Amino acid sequence: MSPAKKPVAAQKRAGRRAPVVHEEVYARLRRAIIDGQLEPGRALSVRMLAAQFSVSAMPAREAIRRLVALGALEMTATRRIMIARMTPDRIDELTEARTLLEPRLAARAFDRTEGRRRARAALVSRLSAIDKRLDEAIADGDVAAYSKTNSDFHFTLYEAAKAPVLLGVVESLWLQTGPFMRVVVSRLGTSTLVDQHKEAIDALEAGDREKLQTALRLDIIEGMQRIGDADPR
Amino acid sequence: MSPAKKPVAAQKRAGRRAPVVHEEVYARLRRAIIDGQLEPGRALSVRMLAAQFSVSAMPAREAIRRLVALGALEMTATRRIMIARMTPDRIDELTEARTLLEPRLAARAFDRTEGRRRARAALVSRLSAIDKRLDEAIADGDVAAYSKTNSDFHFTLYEAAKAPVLLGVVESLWLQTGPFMRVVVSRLGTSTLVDQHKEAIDALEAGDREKLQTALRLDIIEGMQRIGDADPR
DNA sequence: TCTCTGTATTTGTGATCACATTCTCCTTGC
DNA sequence: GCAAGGAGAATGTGATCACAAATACAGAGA
Repeated sequence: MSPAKKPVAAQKRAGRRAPVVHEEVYARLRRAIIDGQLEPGRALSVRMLAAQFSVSAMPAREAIRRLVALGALEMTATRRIMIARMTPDRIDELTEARTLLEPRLAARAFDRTEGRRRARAALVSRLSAIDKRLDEAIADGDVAAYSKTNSDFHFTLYEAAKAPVLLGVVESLWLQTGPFMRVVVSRLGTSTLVDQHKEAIDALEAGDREKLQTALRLDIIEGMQRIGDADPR
Repeated sequence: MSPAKKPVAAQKRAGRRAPVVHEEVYARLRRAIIDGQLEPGRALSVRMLAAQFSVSAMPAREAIRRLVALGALEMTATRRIMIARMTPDRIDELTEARTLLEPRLAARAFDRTEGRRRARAALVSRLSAIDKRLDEAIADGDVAAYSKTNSDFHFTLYEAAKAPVLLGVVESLWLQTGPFMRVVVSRLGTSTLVDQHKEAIDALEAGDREKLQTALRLDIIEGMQRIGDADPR
């Protein structure tokens, strides 16, 4: 009746779990989707994905299953798999969900560093560095770099909130918007992009919680509006 | 160059897709979790689930994979599967996400029936019928019936919003709270339950959008508080 | 040039086996 | 009594095959 006895073997490898193929496949595919490397409607298949990643069919199946569950991939009535397509209604729903949740995640990151000058400054510094890269990507007209760096900025902020449940939900929302951001940006070019992130960084530095949330809300609305205007299918 | 030519075979079976085993397994397991039939920490395994549902291992694997992706099931460091456990932080996050999203879903259901007297009345009528069953469950002290009827009430309202993306997110939140509601209710008994749904029905009937959202917010907060107070692991 | 049609290919799904790891439980030794 | 250890069972994962359904494609016919 010893309390909470852990198995010996499990203790040895505490924390570090053996690499699992299907998780690696999932991570790479997820990244590609969030960064907008796969355009909406693009067809996927178990065997093609397996071949592309040099793995067998099983890990590919599992990765696809997860992404379908999260709404990133879509299954047609005849069970074919594709990157989810957009509709005006979907834009509207994703905008609402994102504007409700993401500012709250930012506020939590704010609260967690409240009163801890060092931690707050470190976060600001990291965000500033990313934002600088973002400016460069815009200046260079590098669409791929822009998408990737943009998601880096947001998730660096959100991860600082240490709120895994909310983060998981927001991740699924990004998995659903990622493909369109890329299409829209590459269609309009980076020249039309306005960097809304400086406001957020300023607010965080100045200790203005409300302004931080507002900055994110505007950033999201502006981005989603671009999707709506460009009318990507 | 005929526009959007659909395959013939697919047209024949338009809408109705052949039953797939793993979806059936998923639906049943999902229902059991949302209704709180499986307590937190309860262990699951591919083979056990397969045997219980009289299917082979593959469909069980796929169903489990989906539910892990949605946060309903948890994988330990040694890759064992269980119903997700609760922590104070998780309660806090789930409360925040639910209070942000669910009232908005209710508001959307409200808006969709705005000006359509017939549709609004039909929704009120359906909700009232469910609420009546809820009262009976409380009076009878029937915990299982209470859990199931309660989720029926909420999702009947939410589905009327016709917002699949938001509904999907909220479903994943219910998949994460379901197991605890049941534990808490069965621990405290139904006698302590206050039915907050009448306010919501009244608001819907009276055309008071704000009151509808507030009623739901209170219902969620009250329910989640009960989980926090009971401190279920 | 377009439509139909039959064939070949591709697809998701289910089933089953192998394997390394982890868990369970009972024996052994003190 | 009780901790240590080892044998056996159970588990998630990966690999591979079979199969029905869906798709792609090429050729025939008008």
